[in-house]
Parts: sequence; C-alpha cells; structure tokens
Amino acid sequence: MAAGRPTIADVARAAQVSPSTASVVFSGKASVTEATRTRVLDAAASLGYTGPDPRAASLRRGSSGIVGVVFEEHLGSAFRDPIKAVMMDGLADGVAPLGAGLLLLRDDAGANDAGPGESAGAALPAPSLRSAPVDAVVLVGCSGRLTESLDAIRGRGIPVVVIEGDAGPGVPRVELDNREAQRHAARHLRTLGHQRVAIVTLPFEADRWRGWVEPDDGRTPTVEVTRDRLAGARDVFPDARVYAAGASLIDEGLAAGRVILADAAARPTAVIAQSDLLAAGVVRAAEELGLSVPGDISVTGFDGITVDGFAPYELTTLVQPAAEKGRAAGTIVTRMIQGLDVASLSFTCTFRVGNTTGPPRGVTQD
Amino acid sequence: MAAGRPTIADVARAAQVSPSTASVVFSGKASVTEATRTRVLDAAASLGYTGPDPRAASLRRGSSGIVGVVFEEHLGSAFRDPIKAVMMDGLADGVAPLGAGLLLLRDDAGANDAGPGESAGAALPAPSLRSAPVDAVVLVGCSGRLTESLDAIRGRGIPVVVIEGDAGPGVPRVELDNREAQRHAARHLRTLGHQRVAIVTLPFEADRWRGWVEPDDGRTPTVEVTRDRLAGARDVFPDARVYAAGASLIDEGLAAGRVILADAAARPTAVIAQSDLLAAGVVRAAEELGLSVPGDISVTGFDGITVDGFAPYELTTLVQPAAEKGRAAGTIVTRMIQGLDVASLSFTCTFRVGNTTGPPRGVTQD
DNA sequence: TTGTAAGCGTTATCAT
DNA sequence: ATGATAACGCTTACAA
Repeated sequence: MAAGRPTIADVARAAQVSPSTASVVFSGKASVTEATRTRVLDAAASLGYTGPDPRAASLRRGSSGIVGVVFEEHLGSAFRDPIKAVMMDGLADGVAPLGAGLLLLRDDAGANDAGPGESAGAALPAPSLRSAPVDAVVLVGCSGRLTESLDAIRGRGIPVVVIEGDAGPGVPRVELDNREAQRHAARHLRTLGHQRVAIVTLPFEADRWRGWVEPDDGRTPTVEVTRDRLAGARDVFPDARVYAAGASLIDEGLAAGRVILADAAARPTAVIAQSDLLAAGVVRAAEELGLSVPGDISVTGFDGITVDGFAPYELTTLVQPAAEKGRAAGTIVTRMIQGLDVASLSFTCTFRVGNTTGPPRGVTQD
Repeated sequence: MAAGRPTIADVARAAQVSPSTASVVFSGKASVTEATRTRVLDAAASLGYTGPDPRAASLRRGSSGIVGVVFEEHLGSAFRDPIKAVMMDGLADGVAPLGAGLLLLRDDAGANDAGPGESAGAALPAPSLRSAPVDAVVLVGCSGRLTESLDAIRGRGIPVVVIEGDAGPGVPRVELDNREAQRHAARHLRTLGHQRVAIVTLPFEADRWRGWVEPDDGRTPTVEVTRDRLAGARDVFPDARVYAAGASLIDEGLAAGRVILADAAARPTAVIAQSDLLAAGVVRAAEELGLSVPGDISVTGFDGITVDGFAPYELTTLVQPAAEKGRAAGTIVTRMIQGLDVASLSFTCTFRVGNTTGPPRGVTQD
C-alpha cells in the first residue's frame, strides 16, 4: 500500500469510504455529502494524491480526451504556415466541447512502426498514428500514402476527418472552393482587361522543386490545393504560363517574380499567385524592377491573411475562413464520437479587392 | 465475445495461442516462431484486430508515450512565432528516443478543471495540464500562475522542464544568455560610436499594451525574456529610451519605429530591437522616413531567424540556437523519465554582424 | 518458445 | 448517499 504513488483506493481506505465514493468525489458525477467529500479530500491531501490517473481513467471510460492532428509536412513547416496556424486555433475551439487536447502526430506508416512484429529487436514505443491513444484524428492534407495507417485507425472505429484532402470514401472532408474562388479572381483580372497573365503556384509535390511548368511537361500537381487553384485560373486563362514555387513564402514569390517579370517583352500584365505570401513576394519583385503595382503589374493572392510587414499594400485576394475550417473539423469529429451522422463540409472564399490589382496600362475602365 | 471490437484475447483464442503469445507478436518483445506469428497475424486480420488498444497498453506499462507542451499564450500566437516553431522541431527530435508524441496543452488552472469536486454539475472531461495522460511536460515560458497545475503534475511524479522561464526550484530549465547576448550587441553599437540609442522591447506583459516606457513609470516586464534582454541593453546604455511593442511582429516594429524615429531632433542613431521581426519593422520605418540603414540608423535584432521577404537586408543580430533548445528540453525529460539526474542548461547566442549596423553619421571607424 | 496468472487504477452498475 | 463488485484490455514475471 505504501509502495508507489497512492491510488484512489488508498485514499478511500484512509477516508474510510468505498473506492466508488472517492471516485465520485473527484469526478463530480454524483452528489456526495459535504462531510464525506471533505474527508476524502483531506485524506487525498495528506497522502499526496493529486487526482485519478488519466491512463486508468481513460481505459475505463474508453476515451482519452485526445484528438490527433496529422500534418503532411514536417512539423516546422506546418507551424510557419499562417493559414495552418489559424486553423489550429479553430480546431482547438472546435474540440473544446470534448475537452480534448491536440496531439501532434507524424505518419509513420513505413517507418519504425511498420506493423506487427516487424521490428522484433528495436523496442521503440510508437508515437505514431497507429498507436496513439486518440479519440479522433484530423488529417491536414492527405497525399494518399497515409492510407495504410488510416485503415488501422478507422478499423479501430476511431473517427477521422480530413481538411483539404481526399482520404478515400467514408472519410468526411472539410473543403474549400479552391477552384471556383481562384476562377473568381481570374475573372476579375480579365474583366479589368488583362490578357497576358502568369500563375505562381504552391508546390506541385512535397519536394521543393521550383521552376516553369511547361504545357508538355506532363507535370500534374499531386497537392490537391495546388491542382484545384491552378484549374480555376486556367478556366479563365488556359494559356497562362505557370511557375511553381518551392514553398509558400515571400522569398519564394520574390524569386518567382524575378523570373516571371524579367523579360520586358514577354512580361505579363498580371500575376495570379496561389497564396498571399507568394503574392507579396511577386509585388516585391515588381518593386525591385521599378514596376509599379498595380500600375504596371496586377497581383492577386489567396488566403486573406495579414501579411506581416506588407502594408500599405492590401492584396486583392480570396479570403478563406481558416478558423472556421478548423472549427468545423472539430465539430465533425465531436459529432462522430457521439455517434451522430456527419457530412462533408465545403467552405467558400470571399473575394476581396485590395490595391494590388487594376486595369493594365493603356486600358481604361468603363 | 463478439460484442465490441475484438481484443487481443479474441485473437489469441482464434489463433489458439495464449494471450501473452499474441501480445508478444505485436510488441516484438520476445521471439516467436514464424508459424505462430503467422497464425496470430492471420487471426488478427480475419477478426479485424488492428493492434493493441493504446489506452490499455499505457495503463499496464505505466507510460503513454506522450509529452505535453504548454504555451503561455494562445495557440495561434505560439504557432506564428518562428522561434517557437523551430523549437518545436527540435523538441520533436529530442523526444524521439521516447517515441513520444507532443500534446498541445493549455493551462486551465482556474477554469473548468478547477480541482477536485468543484464542478459537481458540469461533467466536462478535462483536457488540461492536470489530467492529461502525459509522461512528461515541457513548459514554454512560465509566468507563475501555472504553479497550481504544476504542483499537481509534479506531485504525480511527472518530469517537468521549462524553456525560458522559472517554474520554481527543482524544475530544470533550458535557458538562453539573453542578458549577456543583448549586452554584446549593445557594446557593438557603442564601439561603432553610437551614443543615442533607443530600445524596442518585446511585450512587457501578456496583454498587448504598447508605448513608451518612462523611467518613472515603475513598469517592469513580467516576461523574463523581455526583462533580461532589456537589462543587457541597459548595461551599456542605461539612459536609452524604451518603447514596448505589443507583439513580435514586423508591423509592431514598424509602428514602434515610426514613433521612435519621428522627431528628427531627438532621433536616435541606433535602435536595439528585442527580436528580428521587430528589427525588420524598424528598418521599414526608417525606409519610410527616407532614412538609410545603416547610414542614418543602425538596427540590431535578436533571434537569428530568416525574416521572410527581408532580403537583401541581413540583420545584425544574436543568433539563438532555437532547435537545440527544444532538443535539449526533449533530452532532459527523456533522462528524467529514465530516472537519471539532470541539470539546467544554458545556451549561448552567437553575435552575427549583418548589414544593418554601421558607425553613426560623422563618425569614422578606425 | 509458449502458457498461466496476476494485476495496472479507475469507473459504472446495481444494490442497499 | 454510499458500498460491493466487476470489468476495461493489456503486459510481464514466472513457470513449464
């Protein structure tokens, strides 16, 4: 009895009540006489008992109060992405009714957790998707090689929802009208009179390749967001030249802008960037070349974040409800846990005209 | 037996082995005949058993493979701070030997988890510090009102380490030589010949107050980092004017810079900013006013991050080993879990001269 | 190599 | 309002 940490049984004994009564004192799940409660609390205090062991409680209850979050990319990158940051805030909100914490998970499908028995020697406990004590899982992006781990999770009956990605049939999704939204921005440019337009995309693949994408390359973005926004832009400007950035960063947009705007003869009059950070970089590139925005070049972004240090520019952009997306994901898994039925959800961007777009030189607006 | 999800006992029965053998097949903790393993795995597959329940395993083993991370501020802010992002990367590395996942925790000391019995009615499961199934906790910053929850955690024998903060005696710390480092940068400016210097600090408090800090205010930063870096700057320039920013952002630095540099007569020749983002903002403010950096104004930063979109400027700054700090925290809790003894660790910044500092106008360097 | 048995600490159910 | 009892699903000595 005096061996390890005190248990609720020790407390109960010391307070001369039954374990169940002691338990109730801590959980508040039923009413207890004030006197009894005090006795239990005092006993706990004097034994140094600080409350029920979460592991045991979680086994007994069948739930852990933890929601796993899986990012496609390296943790550091995910943290730096402003949209993801806001989304996480929303998600934290959304799972609040569960009282759940968020567990950052990486996908270890192939690695040290490669399934039963494989790693007979190395006894690494597995932190991964497959073996985490989660009540639900939120996937942020989903490139398809998660499927293995995902099956294990779903096989266990754990609710899964994916934000911006396709995790296969039966996995509810939280989506954005990327294509329609991007088309909207493109139409705005066309209406202003732009004809020669270039597109700066988010990464095509997980790798950091960057450069022109030629029509005969056969390159197709594996990243859904990239693909959909690209499709939207091409709906309006099928022949626009496409430059893929290596990441969503101002510096990447700057590099892209330098290339795209370099040749005065072939210079586009407008650039459609797939993120606000990229757009900000393109604007900087224009500045560098002595071009005025939107006088010489119009630039559109995507996301609707506040680009730190970019004032007084205000991007013409698609404002996406990032926090709402996160919150929705939280709500969906909450409902799933409660056994309620759920449906995928699609969010809509709001087009916001800033001061980075205008008619091309020589064209006057009606 | 066919009730809920299959358990390892069901699998064992189906494979006609004992539960312990089945367990071993999944954990790899001992050797099993190939034939037996196959039988177990097949049985598992046909029953739809996807592996041991993490909750039960964690109770039995006495550890969950989860390390809690507590931020002082709102999740979103933490995510946006580049230093914290890098630190999290390092931390993820550092706990890798544990195979642990990172659980984002907020501190609920006073809230719905306010201790035993208080919330008899509302039966919210608690996601908080006190009741999370963690093997260890890493505090990022620590403003002292955590103490309550902290005692509970430590009372349970869970290792705690704090990065940049003081969590009381007995809690090992990972620290930075903020004061010495900042002093180093200040000396650099003095050596260049600067006499009139202004300081832009990180927030004094958790709130977002910003403005001049007058000597007779009696204001003292409650945030340790702010206080230490301020002390370092004042070691060299005791009479420097101090302006507190509301957050570590370019836009905040810009706002501060506008105020500080506004009055040409009282204008400092150098600005010591407590973060790179603030410094970048001050540089932008100088540009706005037509001042050249470092010709008219020298600016130093702190952190040594790459400020996205700030090239070709390269800040004169203190490069802090953010990833190493995170990794060290991970290593420390790992050792604590193993029962080894640990000591606090202090890291040192590297002073890096960029192109944002130079001698003040009229002073020529030897 | 495989099996037996004893918990891990809690909470839910059902009586009292 | 309180108590007795039975799981929750797994792991690990220890024995065979």
